[in-house]
Amino acid sequence: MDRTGNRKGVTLKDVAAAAKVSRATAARALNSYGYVGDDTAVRVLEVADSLGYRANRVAQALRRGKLPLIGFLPGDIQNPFFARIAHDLEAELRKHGHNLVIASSEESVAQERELLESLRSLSVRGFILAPTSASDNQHIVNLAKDGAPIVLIDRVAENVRCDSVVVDNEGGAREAMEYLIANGHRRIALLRDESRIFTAQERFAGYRNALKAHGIGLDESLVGVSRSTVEHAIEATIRLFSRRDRPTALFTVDSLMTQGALLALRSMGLAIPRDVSLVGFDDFDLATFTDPQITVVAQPIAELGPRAAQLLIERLDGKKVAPRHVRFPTRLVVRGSVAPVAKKRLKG
Amino acid sequence: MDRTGNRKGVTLKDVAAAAKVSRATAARALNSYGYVGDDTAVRVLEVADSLGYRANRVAQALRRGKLPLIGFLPGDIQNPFFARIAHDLEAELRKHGHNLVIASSEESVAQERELLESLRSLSVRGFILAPTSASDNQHIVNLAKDGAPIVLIDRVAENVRCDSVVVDNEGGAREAMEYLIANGHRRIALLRDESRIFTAQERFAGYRNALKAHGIGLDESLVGVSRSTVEHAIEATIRLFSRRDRPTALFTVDSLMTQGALLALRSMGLAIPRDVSLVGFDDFDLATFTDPQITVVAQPIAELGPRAAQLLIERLDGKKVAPRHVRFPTRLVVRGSVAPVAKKRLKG
DNA sequence: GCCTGATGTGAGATCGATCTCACATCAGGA
DNA sequence: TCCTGATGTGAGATCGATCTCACATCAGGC
Repeated sequence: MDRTGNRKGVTLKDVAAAAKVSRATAARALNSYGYVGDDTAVRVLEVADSLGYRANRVAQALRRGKLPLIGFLPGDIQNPFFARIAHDLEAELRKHGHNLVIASSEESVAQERELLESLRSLSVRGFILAPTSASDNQHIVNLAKDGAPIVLIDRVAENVRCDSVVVDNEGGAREAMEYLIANGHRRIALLRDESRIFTAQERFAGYRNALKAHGIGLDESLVGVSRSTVEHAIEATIRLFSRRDRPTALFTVDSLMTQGALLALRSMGLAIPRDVSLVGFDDFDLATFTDPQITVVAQPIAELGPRAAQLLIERLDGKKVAPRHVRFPTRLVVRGSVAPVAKKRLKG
Repeated sequence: MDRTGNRKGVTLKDVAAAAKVSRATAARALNSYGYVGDDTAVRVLEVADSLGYRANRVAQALRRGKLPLIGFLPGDIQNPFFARIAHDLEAELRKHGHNLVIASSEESVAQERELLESLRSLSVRGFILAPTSASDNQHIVNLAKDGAPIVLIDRVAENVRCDSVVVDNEGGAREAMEYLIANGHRRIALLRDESRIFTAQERFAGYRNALKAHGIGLDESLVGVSRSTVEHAIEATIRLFSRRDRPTALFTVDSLMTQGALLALRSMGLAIPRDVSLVGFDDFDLATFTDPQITVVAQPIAELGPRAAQLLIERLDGKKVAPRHVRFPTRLVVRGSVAPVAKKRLKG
């Protein structure tokens, strides 16, 4: 009653029998190792081919200890940033015979922990992950201690000894802020995601450092926290700008938030950049379509995935070196969403 | 020399030994089946817990024949449409203890075939795929014949007996066209992806049928073909509109193309809807941000993934019924990107 | 007191590929 | 001719979990 999908039958044993050799010899012929007579080898290969034999990767994995799988745990696969990385990772890893198992942590530490456990028991060969918390990560520390190959991407986790690929979040954010400040802005709002997230911390640091460098006090009420989705960002933006002395500028920490901010500001009847100047972290396709076009801090996103894949592959190949930490620079792409602050609002 | 990542040691044998029972008894206690003494069961559970035992899913899979993995082959994971579906599938399947292996066919039949083979030898339990070709699909037919659980999503493949979840592409496209025609448009361009893709065929059919119903001849030169990326769509749009008697309206078959068209039209200095009216298939976040807001054919995207997952789970649970074909209706969301055609351009 | 069936438990087989080891066979050197 | 090493091949173990079967033990019914 359970012959559902078992027509996949051809095993090494079948091939061996049909070629009238032992399983050992068949295996030798198929994987070309050890001694095998030429005639025998050819015969086995022919038989295997005619029978449509394909090695069972699960059995191989049991023997070898690992499946040719790599686990990818992005914060959210729906974020175009991670979708792009997933795509690049998959393409790159495929070249090396690995498949990608994607499991989104949805920015929950508990879920991340659970998924990691689950993938571990699946014997995946390595992990590429964007830790949902920079500090609450004993599970990642343990994973690394157990020798699992890990590459952190987009975000770093404290105390975890492993390779990482990130961008210069602090510098990028600072550059964006410098630009706003140079345009006379003082009341600059920040829309960021939860503070346990590494990038949120670094970008917030850039925000703070830029303010400090210019002697501008940090006003906590100008910092909005939101989940990284368009919907949440809309609400958060409305909250930030529903006050009398509203900010003259807004810096958003990722493209989904930027889009949410865009929608929120328009719904509030605030024009960009006349009423509010805007700079977003992470570029997006329609940034050049909007009117005005949106000024952003662009990340070299096309390089992140491939580099992470490469680092992981090297580890899988046994490379033993100290953890490598790759940090790509960002680039401020000035478009039209920032205007000098209206003079009348400057005090003093 | 190979003790890289093998600290994962605790096996059933270890637990059994520590609890002073046989592997069989330990297994019974852990999986609660058969007869096990109460004391024994408790002891085994405690020991397993203290040792941090976690069943090796690969070994289980070898025994059972299948890994708790589902293969998902979208046309392109970077397309927000598929990214959303991937997210929903993953969340749904996780509830049933399955992980999702994502392998993007990148709209290549050869790659699709290869990935399918690769996932097959991985003994994944089922497949959810968006066939890259409606007709060139012997590999999928074979897969289905071999009894592999398959659910087609977004696209159907000819001659494949399996469940499917799609939307009413013809109807949606026709409705969009009817709307454009009702606004006086006659020279309506279509930007679609390659014709082997099921949705392209159906949406093209809707385009054709609407024209026919209104006695408007099909002008092949108004049909642009492009890969489904913003970049390719930009080029294709420019080609479509770089002619003297340019179309008065454009219908794009997916959101990436709509965005590409938006960028292309703006770069050509064509205003929407003054110079060109636009309707896109598939809604997107910024459709309400642009000025004017973009009229689209919305798909019930939130329902696609969960439904597909549900159908697949039922199959995995052994449900034996004829293939079920779910088709969701679409909805024309009228916003501001369509205007009545300028009178002067009407002839007669 | 003997038999039957319920209850517990363990030995060993199994899934499929791979690897170790032992055993052939054969050629060439001493 | 005998020995040695290169060459081929197969039997069986192994990876870890699970399942079948056989074997205990014990209670209650006759």
